[in-house]
Amino acid sequence: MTRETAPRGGGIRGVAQLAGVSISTVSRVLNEKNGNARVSEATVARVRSAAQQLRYRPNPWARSLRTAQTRTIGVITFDLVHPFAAELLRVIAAACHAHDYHLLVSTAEYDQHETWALCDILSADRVDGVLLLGNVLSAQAGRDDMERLLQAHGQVVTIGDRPSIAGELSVLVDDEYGVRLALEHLLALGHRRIAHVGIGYHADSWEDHHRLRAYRGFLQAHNLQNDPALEVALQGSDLEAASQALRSLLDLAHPPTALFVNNDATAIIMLKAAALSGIRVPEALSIVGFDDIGYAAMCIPGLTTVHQPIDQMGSYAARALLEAIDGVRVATVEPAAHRTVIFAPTLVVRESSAPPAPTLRG
Amino acid sequence: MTRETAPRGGGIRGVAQLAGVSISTVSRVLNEKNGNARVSEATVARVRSAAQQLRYRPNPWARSLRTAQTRTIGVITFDLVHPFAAELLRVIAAACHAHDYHLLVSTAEYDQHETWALCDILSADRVDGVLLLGNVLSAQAGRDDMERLLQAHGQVVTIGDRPSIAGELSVLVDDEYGVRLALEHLLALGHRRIAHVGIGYHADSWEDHHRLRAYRGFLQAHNLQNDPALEVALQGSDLEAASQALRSLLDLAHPPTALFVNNDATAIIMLKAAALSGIRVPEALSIVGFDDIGYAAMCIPGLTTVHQPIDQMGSYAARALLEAIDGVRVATVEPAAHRTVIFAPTLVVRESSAPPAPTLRG
DNA sequence: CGGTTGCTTGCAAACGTTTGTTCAGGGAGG
DNA sequence: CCTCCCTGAACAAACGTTTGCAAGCAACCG
Repeated sequence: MTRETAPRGGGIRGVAQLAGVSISTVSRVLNEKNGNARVSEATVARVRSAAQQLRYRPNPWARSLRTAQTRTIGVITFDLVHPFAAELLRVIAAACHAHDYHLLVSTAEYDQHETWALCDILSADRVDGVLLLGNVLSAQAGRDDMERLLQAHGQVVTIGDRPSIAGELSVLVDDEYGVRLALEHLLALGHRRIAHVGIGYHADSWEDHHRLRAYRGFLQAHNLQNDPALEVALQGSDLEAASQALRSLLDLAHPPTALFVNNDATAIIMLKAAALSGIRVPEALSIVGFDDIGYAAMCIPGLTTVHQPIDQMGSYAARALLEAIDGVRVATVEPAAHRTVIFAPTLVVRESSAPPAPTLRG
Repeated sequence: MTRETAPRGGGIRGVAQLAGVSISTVSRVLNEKNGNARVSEATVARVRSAAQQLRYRPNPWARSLRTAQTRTIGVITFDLVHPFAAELLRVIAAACHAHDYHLLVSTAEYDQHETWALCDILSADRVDGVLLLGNVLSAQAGRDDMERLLQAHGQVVTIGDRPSIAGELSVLVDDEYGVRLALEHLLALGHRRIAHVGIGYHADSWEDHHRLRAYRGFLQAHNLQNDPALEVALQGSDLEAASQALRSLLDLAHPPTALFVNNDATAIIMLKAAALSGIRVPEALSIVGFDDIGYAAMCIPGLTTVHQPIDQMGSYAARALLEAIDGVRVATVEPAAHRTVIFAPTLVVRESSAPPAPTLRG
């Protein structure tokens, strides 16, 4: 019966009412970074107290609707389980969390079409920026998609894929240098027949292509024969495919004494395949990987591999994206046409590589 | 000068204008599931065409603001890199994608406080439901937090943690049964001194506690002595901690002939530690793990372990959450007080377990 | 003492949807 | 021919913010 004035406001309104000020004042108090607000000390205190008392949290949708910014970035990864992606994701999550950003994650499962479809969906959900992880975008195609994506969101960063093609920032490891490190190591140990094991079951992996090319280039530069029989591509990610590939190599008239495997996940499977076939690593066969994922150190034998500075790459990419997002709000900065940042890998020597066994056939 | 009628609407307005109808009609056409709309065929066609022509995408913030639903669920995981979490995340992502839901992901990094803090943040960002992955919530504490969380969002599901404590749905593996499978296997092989290796560096892991208790219970039930010296907890996730733990066990007067390791990630490190110490597995020492993560099959030797049906658990949890979200909109269903769903694990025998070596001391 | 300045605060208009209610028109039945 | 009902579509009110603009008010200077 004695219903006082207005009942109670839902969100900011309630705070305003309790503090005895208007909602615009509340908004100002809560948004203006501490200090430079154009509102008196006393009011600030009153509003703060009211907000705290009511446990007020601004409605993010209303805010986004008004300001056209979510504090969210979208991440599209080629895989969630692959340690390379997962480790990257971890440092990205940390960086975003530190800057009070949210992470909208989706997986493309190695499908390039899916990647672009997901970009489209993300585009509709208007994130502040997009982070693309993975070796699934092909270089030649997808340029239009990338341009469309850049149009839709201000900011796009790719990690571990291919160089920038349309103004997006691209963070890469120096594949060529990494391959050189691996092959020089094997060369120094005395290996002369070194096979290249890659991935055949994911079309359009730029990484795969590029590392193979670097391998060929290295052999050529060192006057070693470029034997096509030494280049194999796995037809699946399972043990069966690995065993088959291994057998095809070792059944050669001149079998390789060492394997350079494109990526650690595959290298570890090859290790297992070798063990099952009774091939002793590194005594009978050396294996060198690429990536240095966590399990590379836990293998038996420990995997000699090319270390990617995953943490640095991820943190750089995330920070660059966040800064670009904030920057673009201050002074519409136009992106340089092509931007690619390349990190140098290092070689980690463990137990899976050794000098070749003295050849028996002379 | 001859500026026609109104200039152009931003979103739905533009479509309405192009189709020559009002915005409410456009909204009806685009929202009403195909068929039962209360709008004529001709209008539907016109609107559809206009929307397509303009590549119209409804603004999700405006929609959420109005309807108080985002099509987003929040996932808080204890770790992003741990294969158990990552594999779970993959199937969750697949389920959500299939239902057109988005995934907001954050990591608590094994910190229980952080978990609840993240829930709070998510709570402010009003997701439609929350999925908690991991072994980081403690049983006794956190009940208030859980209730608060349930209050804030309608729906909460936890996976792989502890039984439901406040009405949330909890999806678990039957730890006790899993432990029994592992220990019965070792018992059948002839082992009598079986150590338990757990995690000591994450406080309040319910999983850790519970599996240890199951281990003790099993030994007791089988009239085996419950030697505290056989219960070790790793002080870190690195090789050093594992080696130290292994040494402490093998230096015992009556060393164990088998290790039951709480979780595969740790088991794999123990395997490595054994290899570095020159202990042959399984000849000199059997090791059995728990989880059956992907790398368990790729280890050398392959890890005998208790298989958790991760895919089934994740997919069940995700689907249950999504259905609960949709259901709650149809007919405010009150949740049963305690809800816990338990999946049965299975034993996967690989190469890391074998009969104990004939004892030399008689 | 009046005008100007500077500081605080309130008003109201967006932002782009969804949805209850109203309205116009047309066909059928009395 | 009038009335009633039914269908299809428009009107307008929310949803909870942010923010440009204006207004109140005191003090200060001339």
